[in-house]
Amino acid sequence: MKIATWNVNSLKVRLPHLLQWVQESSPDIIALQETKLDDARFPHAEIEAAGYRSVYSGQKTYNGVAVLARQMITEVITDIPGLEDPQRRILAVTVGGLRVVNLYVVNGQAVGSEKYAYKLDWLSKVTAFLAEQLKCYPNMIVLGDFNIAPDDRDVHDPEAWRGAILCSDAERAALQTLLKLGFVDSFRTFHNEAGHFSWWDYRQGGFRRHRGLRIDLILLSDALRSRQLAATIDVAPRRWERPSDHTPALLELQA
DNA sequence: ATGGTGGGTTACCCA
Repeated sequence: MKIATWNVNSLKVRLPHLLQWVQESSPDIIALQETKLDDARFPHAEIEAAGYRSVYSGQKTYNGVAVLARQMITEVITDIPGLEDPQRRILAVTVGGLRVVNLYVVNGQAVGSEKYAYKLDWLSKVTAFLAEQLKCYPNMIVLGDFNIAPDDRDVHDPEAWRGAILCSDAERAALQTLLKLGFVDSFRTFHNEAGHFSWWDYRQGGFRRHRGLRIDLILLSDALRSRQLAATIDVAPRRWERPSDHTPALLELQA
């Protein structure tokens, strides 16, 4: 069973990329972020034609998350209980006996900014929500664009990024608090070395110069750890014409 | 130190 996450940075622009990629990679479940589409404009027909059911929580211009799956999708949650938030950043679903929580974590703009405070608050509320979900659903996958590079191995130039947004101590501590609920960063089960990235800034030829971060993660609950078979990042779509600034991350689970 | 690019919309936007 293959599970993937991809921040497509506009599904309107990236629908051909998505269809191409699912045809080549045939994931069973794929979580999308930054669809930037109203639900009424979600291309469910094209996606269904490709063999996938879809659920989505979108908005115009910003944010927007979706989950596509070959199997039936049930028990959909689009909001964190107790958090009043128009920004469409979370989608929790059940597919094939797995609880799948798709996150588009707040970017935070700059350390110390209002958006940074919102990011840390949002993360603490998501963490509380996940703690509750784990009680009902031990087989859980939390994946998406975390907008946090977990440690220095996930950063092309750790010294240049030290303390900066996506890398600050408070963001990394918030991720560790979430992981301590009982999750593992699946990529690190298979790869220990530095230099694997999932996002490269469009500016200054970030991709060409290998200046990236690994901020797109697939976390597995402890109950699923023994089922991990492989975790990879597929860099190829970042080389395609008019790419997203993110590329897909994948996990293969024993069925 | 600045600004670079690419989504979106026409905004002292957001990444």
